[in-house]
Formats: sequence, C-alpha cells, structure tokens
Amino acid sequence: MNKKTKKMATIVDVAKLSGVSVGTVSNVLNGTAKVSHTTKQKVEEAIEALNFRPNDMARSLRFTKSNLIGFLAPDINEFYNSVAKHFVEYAYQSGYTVFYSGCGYSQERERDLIDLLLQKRAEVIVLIGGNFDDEYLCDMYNNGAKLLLLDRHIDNSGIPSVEFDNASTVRSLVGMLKKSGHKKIGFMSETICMTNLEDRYRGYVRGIADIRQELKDQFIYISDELQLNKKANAYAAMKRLLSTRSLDELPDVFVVTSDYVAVGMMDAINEFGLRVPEDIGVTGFDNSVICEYLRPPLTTIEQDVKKMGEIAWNIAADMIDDNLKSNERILLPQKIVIRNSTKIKN
Amino acid sequence: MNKKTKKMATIVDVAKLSGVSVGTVSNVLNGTAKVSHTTKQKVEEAIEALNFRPNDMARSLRFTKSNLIGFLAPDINEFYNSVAKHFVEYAYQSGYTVFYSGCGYSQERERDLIDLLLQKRAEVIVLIGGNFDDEYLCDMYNNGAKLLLLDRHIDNSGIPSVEFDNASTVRSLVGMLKKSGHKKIGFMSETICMTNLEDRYRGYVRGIADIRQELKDQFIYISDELQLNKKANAYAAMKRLLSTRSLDELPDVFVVTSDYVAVGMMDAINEFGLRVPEDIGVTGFDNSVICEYLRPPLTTIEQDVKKMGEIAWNIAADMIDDNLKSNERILLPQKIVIRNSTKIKN
DNA sequence: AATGTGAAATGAAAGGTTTCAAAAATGATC
DNA sequence: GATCATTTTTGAAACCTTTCATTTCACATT
Repeated sequence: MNKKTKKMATIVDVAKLSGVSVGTVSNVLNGTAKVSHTTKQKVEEAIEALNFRPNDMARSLRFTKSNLIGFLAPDINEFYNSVAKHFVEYAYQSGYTVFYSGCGYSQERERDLIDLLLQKRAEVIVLIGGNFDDEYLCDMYNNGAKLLLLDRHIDNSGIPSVEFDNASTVRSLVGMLKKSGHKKIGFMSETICMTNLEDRYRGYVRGIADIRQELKDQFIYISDELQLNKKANAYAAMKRLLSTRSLDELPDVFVVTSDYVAVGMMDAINEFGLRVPEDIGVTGFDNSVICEYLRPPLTTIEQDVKKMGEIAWNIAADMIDDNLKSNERILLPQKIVIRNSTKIKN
Repeated sequence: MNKKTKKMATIVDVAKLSGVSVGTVSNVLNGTAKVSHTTKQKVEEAIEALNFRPNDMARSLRFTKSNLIGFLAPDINEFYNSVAKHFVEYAYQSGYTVFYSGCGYSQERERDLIDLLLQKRAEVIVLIGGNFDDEYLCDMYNNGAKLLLLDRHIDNSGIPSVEFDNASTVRSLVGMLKKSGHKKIGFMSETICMTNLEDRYRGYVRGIADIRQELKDQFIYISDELQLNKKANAYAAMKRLLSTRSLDELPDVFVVTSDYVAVGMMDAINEFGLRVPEDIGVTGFDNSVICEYLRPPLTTIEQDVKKMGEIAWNIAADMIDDNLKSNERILLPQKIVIRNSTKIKN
C-alpha cells in the first residue's frame, strides 16, 4: 500500500475555503492586522480542516531571511557534539534553526557544505576545529560571508574566533608534571594541522623552557597516522616505540593531545608489562567520558564546552545583527584534571 | 569594525552584468539548454565577479521540493549520533540535506520541531527512540506526513519502522547467563516508556520462562529516576538496594537496559566491597565506548548502527519516491558481547 | 534577394508567502 | 438617508528562481 505524496494546502486554498482573501488569511496567521472575530474563526476552521502549515520556503523567500545557522565539524564526535548541543540550545531559544553536520574529514565535503549553506543563505556559518581550507574561508569571508571559527583561528583574517587557551594550559601541565615527580616529559600528537594543536605544542615548548630543560627531538612524537582511528594507531605507534627503545631512552611521561591516543598508548604500555604511571605516565585531552573509567583513570584537560557554545552563540547573534564590536578573538581557560595516569605530587 | 550584511547578488544582477536575459543565466547555471560558448563565458565571469550563488529558497519554492530530511532524536548521545551519522552519509550521497536535532526529552520541543520540519516541507521525518506523542504522530501521518520510526514503533499505525530485535536478544541473554552459572537473574530498567524497553522486558520474561523459573517481583527494578542522569541515579538506586537487602535476597546478575545504568550500578557494588561478577553480575545495552574500559569490562548488547542508518535511508528514499512497498516493519538482529562483568561459561 | 532551417536567446508565468495602499463595509451622527 | 469616521478586507506587487513557448539570429540554399 503506497503512501501517496499529497500536495500540502496553500494559503490560497485556505482563503478559498473560508471565503476571504489571502491577505486576510495571512493577517490571522501572523496577527499583523486586526481581523474581525467571525472572520478569524472561519479562517482558523479552514486551516484546521486543510491541515495547513505556511510554506517556510516561501516565507523565507519573501523575507529574504533564512533563520538558519550552519554548524560544521570535521566529524561527529563527543567533543564537537557537546559544543554543538549547547550552541543549538541557545539558537533554538532565539528562534534559529541550526544545520549541524560533520564533514568526514574531507576538505571537498567541507567546501560542499559551506556552499550549500551559502545557497541556503545561512545567516552565520560556524566552523569548529578541523583543517578547513584557509584560503577558501578568507575568500568567502571577504565576500561578505559571516563566519565564526571555534577551537581554531586564522591569523590576520579578521574572522572572529572562540578558542581554548591551549598554550597556557599545556605550559602549566608540563610544570605540574615536573613538580609531581616526572623527569623526562615527552609530547605525542597527531600532525600539527590545526591551530589548537599548534598552541598545544607551543605550550609544551614553553613549559620545557620553564623547567630549564632542553627540547629533545627523541621525546617528541608527531605523526599523521594518529589522525584517524586514534586509538588503534596510537597503540601500534607506542608498541613500536617500546620495542625499539629501552625505557631510559623514553620519556617517563607523555603529554598527549587526545584522550583516545592516550588510551591506545596505555594499552600498549600494559601489554609490555609496564605500569602507568610508575614507568610511563600519560595525559590526554578533552576529558571524554572514558577518562574516569580507564585503569588508571586518565589525567586530562577539561574544556568547558557549554561556555564555548554559549559564547559562540552570543557572537553569532551579534553577527546576525551586524553588531559585532570588533574582530573578536576569545580565549577560554581550560582545567587540568589530575587522575592516576600521572604521578601525584607527594 | 562592523561587518555589514551585504545583500547577495541575484540572478537578475548576473543577467544585467553579463548583458543577457535571466533565462539564459539560468540555463548556464543548470545546463538546461544550449548556450553559445561566448555567452556562457560572459555569464560565468559575471557569476564569479558577483560571487553569485543561486538562492536555495527560491529554487526549492519553484520546484516545490525541499530536499530536506528531518532526523529527530530525544537527545544527542552516542547511540543516536552513530545512527544519524550513517544515515546522513547516505542521504548526502543522494543529494539530500539532513536536519538533525535532539529534543532535550521534551514532548513540547518534539512537536515544535516536527512542526518546523513540516513547515520546511521536509520530505521525510525520521524519529528515533524517545517517547514522542503517539497520537500526534498518527494524526500527522494520516494527514499525509511521511514519518519513519527508528528503534520504536506504533502498533497498527501503519507508520514504517526499523527496530532491533530486543525481545529475542534479551531472551537469549537470559539463557546465556543461566548457562554460565548465574542462578538468580534480575532486571533493571528505566520506566518502560518506549517500545524498545517493552521488548526488552518481554524478552526477559520469556527468557525466565525458558529456564523454568518464576518471575519474581523483587528481582525486577524499574524506575523513572533512571531516565535522566542514568549513571548517578543508578548508583544511588543500587546503593539503596544493597543497604536494604542482604546478598541472597538480591539477584546474582542483572540484565540492565543501558550501559550507563550498568556503570552506576557497578560503582555502587564496588563501593560495598562486593565483586563484579562473582557477587553480582551486570550487563548493559549499546556497547558504548566505555564498555571495554570498565573494570571489569561490561557484557553488553551491540546494535549495528550502520545497518540501521543504511536501511533507514533506503526506506526514506522509497518514501520520497512514493515507492514504499508496504507498511514496512523491519527487525534487525543484535549481538551479545560477552565480557567479564558476567560469569563466563566454564 | 528571398526563403528556409536550426541554433540561441528571450520574457512572462508560476511557485507560496507578506505587505500596504486602496477599497469596501460598518456604524454613528445629524 | 446622507455624511463622515473607523474598522475590515482586498488584491496586486515583490521576493528569486526555473520553464517553455516564442522570438530572434546566423547562415545555407535556391
């Protein structure tokens, strides 16, 4: 039994059925002008009878206003979801609809979606994380597109952004690790393809300087294999490290730029019969749900996703009203969550 | 420095700038008719110069086709996200845009969003899980709205659905638990407010019958406090159970309808100095990422979210084409993932 | 030079709304 | 019942596309 597409009633149908003009129907719909009680009733009955709902495309066209916000992430994952969730909440309360989509880490897809959003006349496009095509973005921006960057920025582009203060946080993390008994502090990250990773690395470098140590190449492990499938690839990478080097050639703690990379590393460390944190400590990034359930629980960096969502919306709202005071660049603090995957200060 | 909203160029602007008619511009845009090489070039230059992008609202209006699919979930969480992600992937490949949103567990919000989607003339509205207002849904459906239910169904409504075979799976889970040495099998769930929970409960009842046991009220714990904040509330509930009853008045294993409820329970059990699974075993539902990292790792039910996304899209596509053969109701198998939170058969 | 042909370009209508100036209806007043 | 003031209602224009029946153009044939 097929379900046939029935064309929805239009305002004209409603007008005909209730015997008034379309203008009047529109008026009762939007309360834009006084309508006599009896007329109003007739119209409402007709609307009910025809199950009429105003066509949003026609309305938006008429208003030249889409009420649409785009929210693009490289992927649908825990961190991006939480930010999106809060952002959407605020937007919803202000009567905006958010189109939230991942891009599957494909630059082509990203451009496709931005284009789609531009065609849909999205009023702001929010881009969180990822390695979008900077040049394309600047082009769009200079052509009048309203862009907002989250968890990344583009130097000298004028595009507003909301970020976490990765550099400062990692810098203090290094100091904290030193204080709690770690001697040789390493760094493990996927390829530095985003500004947040740049900042984390910069923070590491500063932190090492703070504690008067030399930056040692062999303590720094950066690889693009960690970009996708973080856990499995980190596991493999760590196994490789452990089998080619002796313990004292290795750091006794790693600052790691992702919780899931940390998880993979811990798996490998355990498999070699070594202990976390006594032999090698590990930290993560994001404070994902798993962190507290790992054995040992993972020391990590918590980011206030709700705050980010809220501030992002405030800026977006200002952009919509052409009310953005300046080319905002906002830095949000992070929080170091100390658990047992690193030595505890004694 | 404010960024002013600049009105985007229209097809008329392009036509003017390139000195041709709008019809011609449209033709080069869509390749709908032959356009001479020189004209085409002129038009393309103008498009480039004006950074023109066709207005999607106007197009959709003209076509009376939105290319939009709604995908509504009660909340943005791991399970719903994964299904949505795969669904979106397929939809994208077919040129459809998916509006994915959570409803914050509010029925009012659900209706609001369905209404919005109807106004946007979404071609299909997919509803996953949750306790949507059945009557409202049936009304909409009978008025011609194209609805697709995921992970739930409505009896005799004719609304197509894709579900997991919860009843069968839980039934065999009970059998398996018995075989591996558990004697007293309990059931813990949030209030049975969705058909998937009903089915899980039904499976439990059948499973108990299979192993020739009586259904015991005191082994069945169903409470609406487990609906939100699952982990924390399950922890509290389990603590209450453990402090008011002796071990032999309690089941020696619980079939639990959610991973996070199981997590909370395990926390409480540990706090009482009891062991999982020796004293009390626990199972979960969904195979969330945390499951394998819990100590002990959690026995749970894995659901093939990719398959569900794929089938859902196929049905949605058929609905769009008025091609749905019958009032489909599809049942997908689940997989029991045995880990150490339950005794292992010896 | 007139005719015929096929290719290219045009322009008005349609899609569903809202707006607003103008028209119509109502009611009060003399 | 004519006039004026007020309240309701109307209907066409506008928003930006696409479509398609016509028109125009360029060129070849007689």
